Amino acid sequence: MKIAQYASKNRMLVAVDCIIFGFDGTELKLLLIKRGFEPEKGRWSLMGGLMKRDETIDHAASRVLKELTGLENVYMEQLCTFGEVERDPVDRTLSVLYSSLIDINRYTQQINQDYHAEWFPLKKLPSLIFDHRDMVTLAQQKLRYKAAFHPIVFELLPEKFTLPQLQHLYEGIFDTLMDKRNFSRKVLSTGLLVKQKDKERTSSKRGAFYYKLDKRKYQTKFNAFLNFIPNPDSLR
Amino acid sequence: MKIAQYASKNRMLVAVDCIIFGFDGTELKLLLIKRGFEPEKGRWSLMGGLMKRDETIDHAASRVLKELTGLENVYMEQLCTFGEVERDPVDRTLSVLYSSLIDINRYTQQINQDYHAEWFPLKKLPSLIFDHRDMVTLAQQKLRYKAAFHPIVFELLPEKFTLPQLQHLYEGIFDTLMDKRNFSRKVLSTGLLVKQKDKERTSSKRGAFYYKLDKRKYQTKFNAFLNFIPNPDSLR
DNA sequence: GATTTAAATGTCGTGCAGACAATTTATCAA
DNA sequence: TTGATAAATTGTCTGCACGACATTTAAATC
Repeated sequence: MKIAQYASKNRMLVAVDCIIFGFDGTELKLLLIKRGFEPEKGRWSLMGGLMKRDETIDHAASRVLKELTGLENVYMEQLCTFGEVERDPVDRTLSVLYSSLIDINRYTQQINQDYHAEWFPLKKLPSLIFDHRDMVTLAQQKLRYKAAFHPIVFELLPEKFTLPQLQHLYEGIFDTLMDKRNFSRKVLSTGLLVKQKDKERTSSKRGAFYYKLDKRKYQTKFNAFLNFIPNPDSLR
Repeated sequence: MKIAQYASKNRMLVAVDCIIFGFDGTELKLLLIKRGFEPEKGRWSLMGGLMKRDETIDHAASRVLKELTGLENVYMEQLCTFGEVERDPVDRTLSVLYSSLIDINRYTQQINQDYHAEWFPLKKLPSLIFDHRDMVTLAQQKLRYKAAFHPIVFELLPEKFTLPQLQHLYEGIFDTLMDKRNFSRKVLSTGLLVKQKDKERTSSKRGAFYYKLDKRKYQTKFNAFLNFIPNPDSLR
C-alpha cells in the first residue's frame, strides 16, 4: 500500500472542547451548553466544535468559544488531547481540551440571553455527553495544580475584589477552609495586590476593602510560587 | 453543505512524536533518529509516526516508540498537541507530543545496534526537522516543572545509584549547582531512598554508597512535594 | 446607644532552607 | 610504609515562613 493511501485511510476528525470556569463570589461554576443536534441532542455538553484544516488548534478553540458564547480574549490554555477509539460514537474524532477562566459577572447576562448556555455549580453538574465528565475532572485537577503555584485565580475575579472573596475562591478551588489571618498575610506578602480606598458593602456590615491586581507585577511574578497548597496530595 | 461533506473535508493526519530523555551519570541526553524518508530525509528528528484510526493516542505513542527503538514499558506522558497550519509541509498534520524518561545504560547498546538512533547531549543538539526544536524546549520546561515537585527523576536512573549521581541529575535538569550537604539532607529526609552496603568505585577514590528507591513509598508519595526548586522563575 | 455581624490585625513556637567547613575513606605515588 | 590526593560524608547556626490561635474594630440594624 502506498503512503498516500495509507495516510488518507487514517485521516481523522479533530474537535476542540472548552471548559469554562467562572466564580460568582461564593462558588466555582462551569458553563455548559445544551447540545442542539444529534447524537445526544438535548443533553448537556462542553463548548465544542470541529477544527478546520486551515486553522491552528488555538484558533479553533477561540473560534468555537466565540461562536457558542460570544466570549473573546479570555484566558485559555490547552490541557490535553483525548483519543479513545470509541469516544465519539459517530465518527473517529480526537478532542483537544482547552480550559478557560473568566469573570462570571462580566458576561453572564449576555451569555444567557444570546446563547443557550448555563452556569452550573461544580458540585452539582448534570450528566454530560461522551467523555466530557472525564474532561471536567482533569481540568479541575489542572486548575488546582496551577493555582497552587501561579496567581491565575485573578482571571476569575473582577477588576476590584475583596480579600474575603479571594479567600472564598481559593477555598472553592481546593475544597478546603483556610485561616483568615494566615491567608491575608500570605497573599499580601506577594506584593501583587493594591489596596483601594472604597469598600464592598453588600455582604457585611463593616464592609471589606477592595483590592486591585498589580498587573505589571502579575506579569513578571507569574512564575514565582505562592505555595497555596492546603493539601499537596490533592494535586496532580 | 452537508455535515458529512464538511467533516470529510476537514479530516487530518495525526502524528505522535516522542521525546526521550536519558541520563548517563553526568549529563542529560536526548535520543534522536535519522529520518529515513522524504521530505527532510537524512536530518535528525524525534521518534515520530502517524497514528492509526483504530488505536488510541497512547497506543500510537507506545507503538511508534517500540518500532523505532525497541523500547517498551517506559515512563511516558502526553505533553501537548502541536497544530500550526504549516508545521508539516507535505500534509496537514497535527502532532501529539509525548515525553519519556529512561535509564540510558539499560538500552543504549541495543538502540545503537538495531536502530539508527543516537544520544545527543541536551546542550549540543543538531538541527531538527519541522517544529521539533520547539517540542524539545517545551519538554525540557515540563520536565523541570515536574521534577521540582515529584520524584520522577528516578525514572532516569538505574536501580542502584549514588547520591552524587542523583545530585548531578538534578543539576543537569535545572542547569544549576547545588550544595552537597543541603542536597543530601533534603533528599534523605523524603524517606524514599534505601542505603545499600556496596559502593560505586569508578568515579572516585573513596567510593560512594549505592542507594535504591523504595518503590512502595515512591508510589504513595509521588504527589508529595520535594521542593527542589533552585530558581522558581525558571519553571513553566 | 446597645447589639450584631463580619473584617482586620498580632504573637508565638516550630521546622525547614540556605550558607558554610572540617573530617573521613580509599587510592595512588613516592 | 608513608604521604599526598580526591571525593564522599557529616554538622551547626541563622533566619524566615508557616501554622495555630483570639481580640479588637468598623459599620449597620434595631
